[in-house]
Amino acid sequence: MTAPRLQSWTAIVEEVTRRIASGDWAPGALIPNEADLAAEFGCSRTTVNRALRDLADKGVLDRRRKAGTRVRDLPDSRARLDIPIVRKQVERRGAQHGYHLLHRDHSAPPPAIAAQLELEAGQKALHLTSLHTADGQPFVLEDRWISTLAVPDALQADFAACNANEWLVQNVPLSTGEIGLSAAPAGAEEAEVLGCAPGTALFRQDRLTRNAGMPVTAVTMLFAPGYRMRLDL
Amino acid sequence: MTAPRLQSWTAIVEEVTRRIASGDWAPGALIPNEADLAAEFGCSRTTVNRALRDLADKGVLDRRRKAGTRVRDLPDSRARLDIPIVRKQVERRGAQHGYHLLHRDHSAPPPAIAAQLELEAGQKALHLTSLHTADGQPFVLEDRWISTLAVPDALQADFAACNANEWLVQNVPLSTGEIGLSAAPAGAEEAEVLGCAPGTALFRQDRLTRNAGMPVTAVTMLFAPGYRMRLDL
DNA sequence: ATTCATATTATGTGCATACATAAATTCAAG
DNA sequence: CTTGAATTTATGTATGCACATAATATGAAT
Repeated sequence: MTAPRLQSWTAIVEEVTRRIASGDWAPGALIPNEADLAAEFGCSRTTVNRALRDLADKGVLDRRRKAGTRVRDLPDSRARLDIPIVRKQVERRGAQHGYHLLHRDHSAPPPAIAAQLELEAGQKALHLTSLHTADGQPFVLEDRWISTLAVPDALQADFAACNANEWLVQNVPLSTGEIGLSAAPAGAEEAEVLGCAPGTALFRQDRLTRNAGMPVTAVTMLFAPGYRMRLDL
Repeated sequence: MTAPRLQSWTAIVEEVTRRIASGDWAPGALIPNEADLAAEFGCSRTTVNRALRDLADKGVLDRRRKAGTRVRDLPDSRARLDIPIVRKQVERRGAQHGYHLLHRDHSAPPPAIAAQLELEAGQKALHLTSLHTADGQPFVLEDRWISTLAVPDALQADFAACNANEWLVQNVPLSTGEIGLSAAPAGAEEAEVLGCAPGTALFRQDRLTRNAGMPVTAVTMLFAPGYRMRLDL
């Protein structure tokens, strides 16, 4: 029996995946090197390389020069999390997105925020509080501080008309940052705005965004009760 | 002035990123095609392709055959979420991991779970409730149903000694699935086990795992108060 | 036995080339 | 004007080759 030729990198991904799933290649085991696999599959090493690189990206394989490629032992569950702008999230649910600026000032943020934005004591930042709605119902409450050092233009922007979420994505492209996901009880004011009882368990998302290493904005988003973030493994 | 030659795909990623960040290439705009960029950078199209593919993976660019490559307009924030097994999560915090099986039975799950596991009415599944601790403190409460259709071996496994989380990762390699993240109030029993007041806002993770399309296990994990899932953009 | 330089090896990357494929565009037929 | 077939074009992928690089393995010198 001659093995069927596998000459597309996706076919190789599938075959390797199959061998691992079937236990043929056990967790932790070393697999043949690229040259040997290329010979076995009847394709070039480039193609094998592409496939194995893809599986390493997915966290299925561990690769090290000279040491070779092995099946990961206790692979993490790895998922890609795409967080669209709020408007898209609402529209994806088939609802009409609404936006209301609740509060705007230019003041010194609390110490924790100042530290995140790397501001000197007493230095001011732009503070925006706003509510996004889905078909008129509260969807998420956004409490945002924007560093006017990083984005001086923000002081001129009309955030009553254009929400900060989208303004920043368009005006400060390609930012990096950190996200924290947690659960928090609704405070009195938050409960009022979101239309729930104080103390209700809310899904909370904290985000610090940087552009070229410089902190741009720190946001806390409190989602209305029932919100669920869904993702595929 | 001659442009410096960029002959590594990472250098090209950086240059393209710079051009977008600087506004040189605006969101939504079409960028030059691969052949032209290759000529400009003094490298082969293969190298440009590799770089642009990488940026498309990251969600920075949109590429379509014939239509060309454009800068994404309202790019989602994209993060890679790695969820290690619970033991690793605890150990990463520098704490000692503990595991206690609280409950085990083989019974018919509630309808919602039965539907997820694609079980016929009345069909039984393995039900495990367990607590993971960090330095003796409650860390996460796990409520898990395992489909014995998909994993008959699970009935023989000793889940008092080996936690189901790791047993499954090792015995059912390469599974896919869906995760839901939400906030939930602690119920009476849950509060008792986790050592918090009933109604406390808890971070909740629901997971359905499949292997080769077949539902394997459905878990709900309730994290002790203060848990925060952190991820990088 | 220990240390350090050297050889070996598997992956990482780049190039030139060729052909495949999706999709926009063009253009002819009705 | 509409429909649909043919053309064009930008990306997608495969190949053979070459060299770079990291890390292990080897072996000589102390």
